[in-house]
Amino acid sequence: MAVRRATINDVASLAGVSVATASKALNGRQDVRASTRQRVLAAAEELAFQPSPLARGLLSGQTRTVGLLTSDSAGRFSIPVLLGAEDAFGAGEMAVLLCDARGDAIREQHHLRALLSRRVDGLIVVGESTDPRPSVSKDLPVPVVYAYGPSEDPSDVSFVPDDVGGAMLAVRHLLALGRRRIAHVTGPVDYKAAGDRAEGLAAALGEAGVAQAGETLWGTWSQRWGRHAAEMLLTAGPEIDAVFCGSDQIAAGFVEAARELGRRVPDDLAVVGYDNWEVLAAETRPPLTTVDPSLERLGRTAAQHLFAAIGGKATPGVHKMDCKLVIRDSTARFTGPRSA
Amino acid sequence: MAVRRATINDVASLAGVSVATASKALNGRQDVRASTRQRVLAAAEELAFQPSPLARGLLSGQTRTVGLLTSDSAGRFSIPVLLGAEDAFGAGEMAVLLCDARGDAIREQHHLRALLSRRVDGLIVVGESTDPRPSVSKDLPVPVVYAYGPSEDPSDVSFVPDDVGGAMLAVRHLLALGRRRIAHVTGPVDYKAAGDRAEGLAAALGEAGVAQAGETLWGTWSQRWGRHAAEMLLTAGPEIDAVFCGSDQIAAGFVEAARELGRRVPDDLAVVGYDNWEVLAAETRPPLTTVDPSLERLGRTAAQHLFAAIGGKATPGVHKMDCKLVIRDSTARFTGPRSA
DNA sequence: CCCGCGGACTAAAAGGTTTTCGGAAACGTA
DNA sequence: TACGTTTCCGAAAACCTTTTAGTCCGCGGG
Repeated sequence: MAVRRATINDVASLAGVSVATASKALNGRQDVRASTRQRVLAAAEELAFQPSPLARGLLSGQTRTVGLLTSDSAGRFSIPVLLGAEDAFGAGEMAVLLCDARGDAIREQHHLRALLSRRVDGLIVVGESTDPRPSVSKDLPVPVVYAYGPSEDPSDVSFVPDDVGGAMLAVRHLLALGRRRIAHVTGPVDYKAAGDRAEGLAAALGEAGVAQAGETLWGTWSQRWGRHAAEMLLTAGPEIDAVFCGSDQIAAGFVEAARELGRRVPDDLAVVGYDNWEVLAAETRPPLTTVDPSLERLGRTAAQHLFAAIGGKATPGVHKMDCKLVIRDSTARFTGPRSA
Repeated sequence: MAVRRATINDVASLAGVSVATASKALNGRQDVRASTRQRVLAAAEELAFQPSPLARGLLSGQTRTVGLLTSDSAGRFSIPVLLGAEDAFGAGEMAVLLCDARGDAIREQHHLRALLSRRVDGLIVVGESTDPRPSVSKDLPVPVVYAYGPSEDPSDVSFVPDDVGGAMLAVRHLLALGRRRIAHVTGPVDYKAAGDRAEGLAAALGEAGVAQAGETLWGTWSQRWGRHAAEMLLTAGPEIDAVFCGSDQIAAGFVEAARELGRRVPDDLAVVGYDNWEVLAAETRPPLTTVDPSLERLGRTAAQHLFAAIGGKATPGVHKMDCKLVIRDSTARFTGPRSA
């Protein structure tokens, strides 16, 4: 292990030039004769020279590092965002310092301070839900972008999935398949995500002049609630030929219970989920058609904008990102009641 | 945003001392009069002084940063390990640079180089399975520990869950509940995790003098396979009163299919899973008894050992970490065939 | 009175890189 | 020869902190 690392001094003396010239040659600047540049490059190669980011950062005042602050311990949302950010930064040689506050405001403050004392160039804050969260950016010396969960302060930069639009995608799909009696089972009424998706449903139904089948059923984001809702809806509820679920967990529970109650999915009943959580959506019987909030793209975009903000050009406000519909086997054209 | 940050120079001149004295006062060293120290501390407070980690690192040659290199895009294993590492480092003011290679060796090399050029003090490599993976540590200037997936090179430091022991825990639990006809459904035969768990099963059965019910059924780590295996086993297979599944995914599929086939879990049939993947294990009907590989603890331990290795004291070899059994409702005392 | 000593403090160096500015050489022009 | 212009290279400063090697002063002992 660990022989001393080569410095630009070693490179310079091996090439027989000054460090200034070596630096210029390595950084591709003018004022260096081609032959000299060759010698320096060869020397650097031989010594496996890599410039120290500390010395470099000391000068420029930049660490080429951003902090990613999350509260989503399961990584459900922060991992895709991280991947997207890595994509965006990878080329630019940025690195991501990941901190998980585990939903604890104290811990978040602690991590925030630690990141700042490390002189990160910027910060990405990933929320655990799409509900606006307190801004963290007041008087911070670095730019911040919020991903998934927006900041309460509209002068911050936030990127959130367009849940209204995503829901419209799902419902238009159901309508296009000939479904007309569409129910809605979703999460807690005080979640913005649930509200937005219900709003999208209403909008899509409205533009087609179709009425929703029954009231929206608000519950929890769990499989358990999906099953429970299915039992209520399919035994005593309104006649339905499709259900739009507020999450894949709910949808997974719903299709399972629907099967047990003898409904054929998708023939008798089409089901759409939300989130495209692969482990769930692809493993149900049948696999779920669902709305994909494109979190990786969201992360990529957030990172690009953070990058721009570090460069000085911020674009404040809440940016809504398109979702996309992933069609699997839980939806199909309606063939009429009791067909086959 | 961003007024210029205070340096130790500003603090020193505000306090009316030299930078050397200021440094000593701030770092709690001797040779500073108490009254002087007070003045310096007050000045630092007033200017919100925070020492630059770059300048400090330049001197000490340490960045107080470790890299966490993973290939597990879903974060299933790396997230708990990350959390544990954060725990272990949090006190010591280390930070974690997270890189995801997405199973691509080229990308892994790229990230490795990037991390090294950033002068991380150490590296944690998280595997995507418990199968040994090629060592990355040859001629690296920093210590490396492997977590979850061990290195092929026994002179490296690796921390892996004790799958044999974990399986024994599960099977002893079934035996203690009075189950005697225990089947085993697990993942691909070429996965070390599957092999180890089967070995643990055999060991636990052996020590009780009980024979396994039927052959081990090797398949994939999917719910689909769990369902399929349940159908085979429960319609045409040997008489069984318990099944030990190689993963929670398999177990989830198994209990679902078992229910549909009219078996009562846990009364007629006890089911144990593996991994304690909460989203799955806690949401099945009934919730799964399962083996928890304590990944967070594993991450914490790995981080502690990395810390020690950075300090100079390495403890090479593969370290097996105990698992623990999480008992939920899918197992209960056997009440005899067709009771109730 | 001188010496030595210990306490409190400071000047300066070190760490690695980039950048600015000045200098030297080479060449062309008057 | 004197002078201006390029072209290429090097010396040194700057970034910020810690550490080393002093310096200065007062005081007690000889």
